This record gives sequence, structure tokens and C-alpha cells, in this order.
Amino acid sequence: MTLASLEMTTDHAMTFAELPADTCGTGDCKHARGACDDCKVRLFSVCAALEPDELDELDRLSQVKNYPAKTMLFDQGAQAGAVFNVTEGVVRLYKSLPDGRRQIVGFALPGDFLGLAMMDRYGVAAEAVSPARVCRFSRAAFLSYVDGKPHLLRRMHEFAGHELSLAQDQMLLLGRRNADEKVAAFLLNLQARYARIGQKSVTVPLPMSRQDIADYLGLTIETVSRTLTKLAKDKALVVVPDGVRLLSMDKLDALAAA
Amino acid sequence: MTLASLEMTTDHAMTFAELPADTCGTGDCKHARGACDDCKVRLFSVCAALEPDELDELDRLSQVKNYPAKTMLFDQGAQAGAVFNVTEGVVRLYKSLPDGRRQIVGFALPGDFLGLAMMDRYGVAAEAVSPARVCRFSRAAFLSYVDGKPHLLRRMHEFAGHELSLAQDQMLLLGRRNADEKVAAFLLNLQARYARIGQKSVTVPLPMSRQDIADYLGLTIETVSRTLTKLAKDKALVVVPDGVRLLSMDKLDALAAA
DNA sequence: GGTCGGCATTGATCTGCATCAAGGCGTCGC
DNA sequence: GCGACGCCTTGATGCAGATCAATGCCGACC
Repeated sequence: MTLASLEMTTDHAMTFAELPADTCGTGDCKHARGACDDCKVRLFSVCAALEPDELDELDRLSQVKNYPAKTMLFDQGAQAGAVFNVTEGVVRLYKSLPDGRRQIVGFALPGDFLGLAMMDRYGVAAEAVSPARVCRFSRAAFLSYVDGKPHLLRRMHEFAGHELSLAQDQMLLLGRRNADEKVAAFLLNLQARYARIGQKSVTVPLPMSRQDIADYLGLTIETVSRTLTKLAKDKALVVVPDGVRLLSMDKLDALAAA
Repeated sequence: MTLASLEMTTDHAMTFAELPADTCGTGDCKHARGACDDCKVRLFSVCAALEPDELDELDRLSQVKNYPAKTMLFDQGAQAGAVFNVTEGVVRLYKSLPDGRRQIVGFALPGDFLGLAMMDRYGVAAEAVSPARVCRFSRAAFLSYVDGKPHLLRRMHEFAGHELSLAQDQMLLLGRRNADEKVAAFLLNLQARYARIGQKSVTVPLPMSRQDIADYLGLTIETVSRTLTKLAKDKALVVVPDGVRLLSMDKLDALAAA
């Protein structure tokens, strides 16, 4: 249900502090009581492990926050002051090298949790790709909340295990697949993730830029573009504004599977 | 302290069953009472979270098992019948594509735990690189043991978070680094891991084959060989039998950092 | 409505690593 | 001792994808 989103300390030297998150008063922050009740992603997220009264308690800790596209939720290496549950929009998680090369390690969709590992520093940076809404919890508060709720910890561990599995799939993709296979696998993967959160369709929205896709697949923007054009020529898909329509699952599956 | 070792279900179709593990009577299996007491890796492993009496209990669940080089501990997609703590030797964890392409997602060293995620199927295959000794626990028994020990679950979650961080580092390496950088980062990483388990040295043993290194770094065996030769020409290291001696941390660091 | 800037596409060329090929070297079995 | 095999190194060549460059497209802003 998720893509890479565990945050934790790494051995690397880190820079920057967490961006100011308490912008209450600017209108994009609410201590929204009862927000959990009609939360669209609750059943997909870690919160599904909680009893109603526990959910109420969590509700009181949460803060709904909106991030416009291209704004940063937190930076790689910053003190981890908060954990997040994405409820709307798409967030990119990435690591960068000093010379600017960037690897996107995952796109977080609604229902995904950022900060699963509850470590004291973020291991990746997170930026809104499209306008995003999140449920924000102070890390300290969330930590003491989890303490004494083994079933929640268990669920978070399950999520973490799933994250790692996806990370390992991505390693296989990055290390051993060619451009066609990478792009096909990416599109089918994204389609399956949309389906799981209730958006089943052969039209796959691509809110992220070609550069983002390239940085996720270990390619260049030109290769992504050419590959999409080639797949379109082969009638495997059609490129539409802000997305693709998948025409031949057979052809795409064949590429993605191997 | 670890490399990729969480095991879990993936979305892929899987084949094979777990290999027969109960070969007691052949001499490579012991229900060794008290094995934990003089365990060399206890303080590095998840077990360090346990109280003496808890350790005794765990001891009774454990089974010491030896795997000769090149034997398989478990296969990708098999029912996860057991979890493991590596105590000696090196284990490779990998995923394969139908056409035989292989990606090693991690090398497990003494202290590393295999099956952290406690899912019902293994997401990767595991094979001994060098003769390996492990502490084996039936998954069901371990699961009920962990149940009611939140501090152990917490520690396993910490390990899982660390694993994911390493996986994300590896994604950056696979997607965005060139051959020189990959090899340098690999060697420094391995050296640091040996140091943490008490083997601090500028001579880094390489028990795995060039093919294994290539499959870990997303390269070919020839490129790994040429890169080592080149680094040796540059006086950054010397290739020695079954390993390398690191001569210039500066040069290697410069490559590995970026 | 026009210009500007960001993003995507397409073409030409280059290059890092893969592929193909040939030995070298150490170890094992007989 | 020596042939065979596995593993590694080295060299020659090829190619997938990177790089360089030009153009198109569209929405924002004045």
C-alpha cells in the first residue's frame, strides 16, 4: 500500500533543519477535531489498527496541514520533529548527492505514512509533487502515544516490512532492468497503487514531472520521454495530458515481469 | 549494523518451498542450550534488547545450524517457516528475474537478522557465501515469543528502519552513481560493517565472488574487475587474495561521498 | 494578445559500461 | 604431475542510454 517512507538516521553528514511547520494562522493548519472520523484513507493507513477511542486520542494529537506543490515537508538529515500521514496529493521522497544528482526513493500517495521508523533524523527529503494534505503528529507525542499500543507498533512494523520489500523490488529494477522495463513496471505499479486506494482505471495520472520519473527510475528525462513515445508507437499505451492511458496490459506486463 | 534482511510477501508470483531445514542427526544441528550465553553477536543483534530470563527462554526456542558455502537458507517466495540470526559467515540476499538476471539486495554479516518483517513468505532468497552459522527460530514460535514483548518488537522495528535506510542508500547508489563510486562505496561500507562487529582493519576481506559484487552493484563482473585494477593503479588500494587492502581513504571517500 | 519561462519532445552525437573473446592462475581430483 | 574446472583479469568491440542541442507547447503574467 505504500512506497518508501520510513525515515531514519543515516551515517551521512546531514544539513538543514526541519522547515517551519507551525504556520497556524496562515489558514493552512487546523487542529481539526473529528478529522479522523471522515478520513478517506483511514482504512488503508496505519490508523486502521486503532479502536475508536484510540482514534479519538490520536485525533487530538493530529494537525491537518496543506502543502502547495513543490514545497518541502522536511529535508534529508533534519531533526525529525514530526511524522506524517498523507491524506491527499502526492509526495516525493528523495536522496541527493553533493553534486546535485538525485534519486527519488518513492512517491507517497494518500494513506502512506512518513516517518514510520521513528528515528531522530529524516533519512530522505520529502516534497509535495501535487498539492498535498497531511495529518501531522509531533514525533515526541506520537512516540509516547505508540508506547503501550503494541498492536499499533505491530502494524507499523508490518508497514515497514512492506516498505522494505518495495525498496528491494526497486533495487532489482534499478540494478538489472532496462529502460523499457523500468517505465512499464513503474506505470503498472502506480496503477495498482491507485487501484488500492479506490482509483481503479486504465488511465494513470502522472502528477509528477518527467524529471521526477527519471530520477525515480535511474534514467534521464530524455530517455523517459523517448520510452513513452516508443511504448505509444507500439500501441501499449497513449500519452495523455498529465498521465497515460494503458492500452495493452499484456505488452506492459511482459516488459515489467522480466 | 545490518544490511537488507527483512523478509516479507511481495506481489510477485513465487515458486519453490523452503528448503528442508530440519536435518538434525546429520551433525549440523543442535538445540544448544546456553548458546546465547557465549554468543559473539548478541550485543549487536536484536537479542541485545532482552533480559537474561527472556534470553533463556529464547535460547530454548533456538536451533544452531550450519550452512556450507553456496547452500540456500531459503528461497524467494517460499513459505517463511523460520527466522534467522546470523552468527558466523556471510549470507547473500537476492532477487532474480525469470531470465536469470540477479540483484543482490544485501550481504548479511554476523549479528544480522533474517526475517525481521515476520511476513508469511520470504521476499528474497538467502544463500551462504562463506560457511555460515545461524541461530534458527521457527517463525510461529518466534512470533508468539515476540508477542507481549513490546521492547523486542520496538528493537526489531528499529532494525527494520535501519534496513530501509540502507536500502534507500543502495537505491541512490544503483540509480545515480558510476562504477568507480559504486565500488568505492561498497568497500568502505563493508569495512565499516566489519569494524562494528569487531574487525577493524584496512584489509577488507571479500568472501563473495566478483559476480556477487557485480550483482550487488548493478555492474558486470568485468567492470568490477577493471575498476579494482584501476583503483589499484591509482594507489587507492591493493588487491590481495580474497580481499583488498585500502591504501587511501581520502581517494576512496572522495569517490564514495559523491 | 504577446512574451516569457518551464516542461516535454525529438534529433544528433558521444561514452561508459556491457558484451564478446582470450588467456592466466590456483585448486582439486586422479 | 597434470588436466580440468572455476574464477579472475585483460583486451577489442558494440550499444543502450547519456549528453548536447534545437524546437514545440502551454500557462502565467503584464
